[in-house]
Order: sequence, then C-alpha cells, then structure tokens
Amino acid sequence: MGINQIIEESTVAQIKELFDLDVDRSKIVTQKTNPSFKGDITVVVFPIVKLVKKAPQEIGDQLGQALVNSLTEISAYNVEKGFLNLIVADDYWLNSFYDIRKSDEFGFVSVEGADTVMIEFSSPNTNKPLHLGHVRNNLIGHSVAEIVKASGKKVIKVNLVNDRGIHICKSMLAWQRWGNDETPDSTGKKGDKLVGDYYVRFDKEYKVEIQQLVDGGMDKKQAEKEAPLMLEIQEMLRKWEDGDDATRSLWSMMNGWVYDGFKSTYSRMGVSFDKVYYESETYLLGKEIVEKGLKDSVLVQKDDGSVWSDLSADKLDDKLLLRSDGTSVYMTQDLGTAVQRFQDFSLYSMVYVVGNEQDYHFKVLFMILGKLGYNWAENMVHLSYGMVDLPSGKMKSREGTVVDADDLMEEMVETAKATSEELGKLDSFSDQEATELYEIIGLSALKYFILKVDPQKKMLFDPKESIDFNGNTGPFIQYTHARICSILDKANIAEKNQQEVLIDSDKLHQKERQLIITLSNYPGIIQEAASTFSPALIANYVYELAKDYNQFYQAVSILKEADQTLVEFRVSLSSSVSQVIKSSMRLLGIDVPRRM
RNA sequence: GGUCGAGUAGCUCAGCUGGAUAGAGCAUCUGCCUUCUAAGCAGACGGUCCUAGGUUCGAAUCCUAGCUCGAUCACCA
Repeated sequence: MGINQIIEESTVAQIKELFDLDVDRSKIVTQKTNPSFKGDITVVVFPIVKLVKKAPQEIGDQLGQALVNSLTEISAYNVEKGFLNLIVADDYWLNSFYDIRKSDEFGFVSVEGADTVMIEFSSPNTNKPLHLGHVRNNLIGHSVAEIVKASGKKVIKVNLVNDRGIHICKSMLAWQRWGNDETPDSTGKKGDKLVGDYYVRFDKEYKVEIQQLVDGGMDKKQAEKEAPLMLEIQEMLRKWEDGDDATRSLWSMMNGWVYDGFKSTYSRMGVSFDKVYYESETYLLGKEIVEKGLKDSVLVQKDDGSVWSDLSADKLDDKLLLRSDGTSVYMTQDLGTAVQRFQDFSLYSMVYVVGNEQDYHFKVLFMILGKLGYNWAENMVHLSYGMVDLPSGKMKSREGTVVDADDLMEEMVETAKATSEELGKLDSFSDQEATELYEIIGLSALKYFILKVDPQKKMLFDPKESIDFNGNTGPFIQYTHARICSILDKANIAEKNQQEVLIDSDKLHQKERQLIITLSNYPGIIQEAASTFSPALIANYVYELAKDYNQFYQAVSILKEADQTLVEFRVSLSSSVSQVIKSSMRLLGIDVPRRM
C-alpha cells in the first residue's frame, strides 16, 4: 500500500474519531506537497471544512495531530492556509527502499494467468518507404506493448501490412513501363526506396495525362477518372484479383523488395512483431459477418443490393459495408479481421495504434461490432496519435517534404558521432565499440524526442534544427546511467552486500530521501502509463529520476565518504537508480550503455 | 456546413479525475572541472495558460459561446 493510500484511509478514520462523521474516501484529497512548503504529502482541508463546520486551521491542526499520533509513517505536520502538510518519517522511506532492493523486477507485475491484449501498429503500405510518421507509430506501438506487458498483461504485437490495392498497382505499373528491369541489386538501392520512386513516377506521369485531357477541354474530375494510366491500373487490379500469373508474380517480386527494405528499417529501429498479417490474405474477411448481420436485421440492404449499417440513432451517417456488386470495403475487412483475431487468440482487448485521421473510422468500427453483438467491442481501443508536422505543415510525399525514416536515423547517429568526438569522451573506445555507441546514443535522442510527447498530441519536427543531446533528452538519461555504472565499477562492492546495507535514518541526506521517493513512484507510473497508453509518462518519470540523481551526485560524495556504511548505502542507492533507469528506458525501447 | 481534436514562456513540451506563488528543456546571460564522467550542477531572465462569460471557498484544469489551426464526414484505403 502506498503512502497516499495509508494517509487517506487513516484520515477517514480520524475524522470519524474526532468529529464523529462518516466521510467518503473520495472527499479526501492528497497531493504532493508544494516544494515551497515543508512536507511530503498534503491533505487539502477545504473539502472537509463544509462537513465539519470548523475553521480550516483548526481542523488541520486536529487532524495533523491525530495522524502523527496514530501513524508511525508520519513524523510531523504543519498547517498553511487550509493545507495540512505531512512529513513522512525517514524510516518509512528507508524501509521502502529496502523493499525495492529486495524486489526482483521492481515495478513489474507478473503476467501469469493474465488477460491477453493484442496491439496492432506500424501497418505500412508496400508502395513507399517508412517516414517520420511511421517512426512515431512504430515507437509508440513498441513502447506501449512493453509498458502493457510490464503492467501485468500478456501482449501480442501484430502488424497489418497493406500489400494490395490500387495504390500498390501504381508502382507496379510504373516499374513495368519505365523500370528497364531495374532491381535493388542492379541499382544498389534499398528495395522500398526503389518501389517508392516508381510510385512517385506514376503520380508524375498521371498528372501529365490529366493536364493533357484538361487542356483538351475535359473536366478535371472526369480527366482523373479517364486518364489512360488510371484505366490501366484498374485493369491491373482486376487481373490481380483474378489471380493472373504475371500480375501476381510482379506483385510478389516488388513486395519482396519492399519487405527487404522494411526489414532493415525495423531492425535498426528496434521494433518487431509476433505476427504479421497481410491484407492480401484478410481483405475478403468480413463478408459472412455482414451477411449474418443482415439476416439478424442488424444491418440493412438497399434496393441496389448494397449493405449498410444504420448509425443514425448515434447521430452518424450510414456506413456502407458491401457494395452493390457484393465486394467489400475497408470497414468490412476490419470487422472480419477483428472477429477472427478475438477467436484465434481469446483476446481480452485489442489496441490499434493508428493516427487520429482515422478517429471516425474506429468509432464506427467499434460501434458496428457492438451492434453485431460482440460484447468485447467495448474493450477495443483506438490509440489515436497526432500527426508529426513540419514547420511548413504536413508532410507530403508528392512534394518531397517527407522525412525518411532511414535518413533520419542515420542523421541522428551521425550527430551522435560528431558530438561524442567533440567532447572527446570515447578516446579509450575501440572503433567497433564507438560505432555501437553512436548508434545507441543517436537512436536514443530520436526515440526519446518522439516518445516524451503525449501520443494524443500532434508534434512538430524541424529537420533543420537537430535534436538536442542536452537537457530533457535520451542522451542525458543515458549519461546519468553511465555515470552510475562507472561508480558501481569502482566501488567494487558485491551486489549481495549492497542489498543489506542499513543506515540510521538520521544519516539520510535530503537528496537521498528525494531519490527514494522518486524510485518508489515507479510501479504506480507503470500502471498509469499502461492504462492511458502513454509512453510519455515513463519518459517524464525517468527524466525526473535522472535529474534527482544528478543533484544527489553533485551534493554528496559517494566513494569518498569516510563512513563506510554510508558509502555502501549510497552505492546501493545508485545501483537501484541505474536499474530503474535501465528498466524505464527499456519500456521506451531505448538501450542504455555502461560507458559513454 | 456537421462531428472530433488542439491552442500554456521567443521555441519544443509538462501540468488537465478542480487546490497553495503555473513547471521543465532549448535559446540568452552568470557562476562551478587539483575531488566519483561538465552530454553535469547552481542561478538569472522569460507568462493576458487563445478570448469572453459561467459554476466554485478555489479554474490552465469543469460548463457555455466565440476566435484560430488541424483532422474527418466517399460504392477510397
């Protein structure tokens, strides 16, 4: 039980005792004491004033006295303008610290017998390389999966690759026509980049055709529909759906190139999946479900044969589920895929990491699933994250303003290298060690930069301004960890001994006390981050912890302390901090080096 | 036009289940390396929390309206 809980429960009991009043626990508001006052936890007296009908100061005094008397955890109190500030006993914090030392994976909850959560993220198209938007998606997805796992749920990470459709045919057709049999091997180009080039090429040629038709007097919308290239890719898609050999093999070959490219991007980014779904294998799913829904009169059919879900009761537009020709749409396939996944894996819930441009889609998807009678629909989550904008606005592939994922990672690593060399820190490293370190530092700067922002908010990225390595950044946290490791190495105290260092509470330094308080917040932060799907909470937490440690490091000497017991205590405290830093950073998908 | 989301320091972001004088980092300026890694620490400067009302003992936080920006509303995916 946390200290806030202890205080809240005891406050309820003391109010009963002192004023003979039954107060609901929810009326008791505790918060961290404002740093400009003395204390750790503050009970806000105002909500109680109305019930007790006495002056805030008087209530605060009586309550404070009663809490000090009844709780060994509370050593003193003061009352300031209706705020009862409680000072938590040093012994309580020391004991919390000893508990932390004893726990195996501090803050983590066992997943034994837990519910299973499926998390879908990444979901790229196979017609262009991954860009900054995907980077945010991937990093959030990976991190949320780690966090949810740490919070005590089983997690299955899945990717749904959009490998078919009219947009995929565009790059295929362009390559067929203008490709001259180019391959990744023949050009030395990464497969996803090569295919992406032809996607862009198609668009360019298509625009020329449209312009020609418009110049010839045709309406623009009509021109877009009737341009020869448009007609050709529609024909190509039909062939693909009919299983035409030539089309299918071209498709397989080009998708294969793309997958090779993705593989290296994912690998460098450090994300992976337990299962990869391909839309070419799932796009026909959902029809039976829709037909059953029609039979059960949950859905309606129009005269032309098309099937719809009537959402007017929920003040939304009707949603098409089957076209008049019987073919399905995106929504249909999502319905089918969801149902199949819940059956296959006995899921408790499902999280879709998808940008907020699809808010409406998921709202409707979950609503229709509910209408169709799947009661797990209420456990479905759309983890809707904001777009990454550039100073110039939205990224647009056709205008060449897209920030490429591979380029971005490479630049970060290059910057890490330049910074490290400038600081001259790595002189004792071998070339290979140094190269590995640049990778770890560069990627941490990037990942932390993205993950520290609340997923729900849109974020701004300025390619001209390089991402910082000082202050609230990944490298800063890594640096703190490396400093600790350096001390641990020099201390040369067996981990076993460290676990049992007890000190008198009057020797506890203010900064040590603060560190223990911050450490003991970790389990709560993990739970909160898991329930809100927010890696940003972990990022903010670990930054706080690193800052606290650096203050401690500055304020007291660790190895040069005369009192050997204190040396060992500080080393063990440092060790715990380094473990929690490492653990938090792992939840963010970020490595921490022992030296830097 | 309907719906949804966002507007906090020069910049990037915290804080939002209502609580004390709204916090960090960057940038600018000032100190601290003969002492465990200065990618650090300490300090200064910097605010009509978009605006106007309302609820409340108390509002950046909740409600209403407006302004600005974004997304979305296809027999597209």
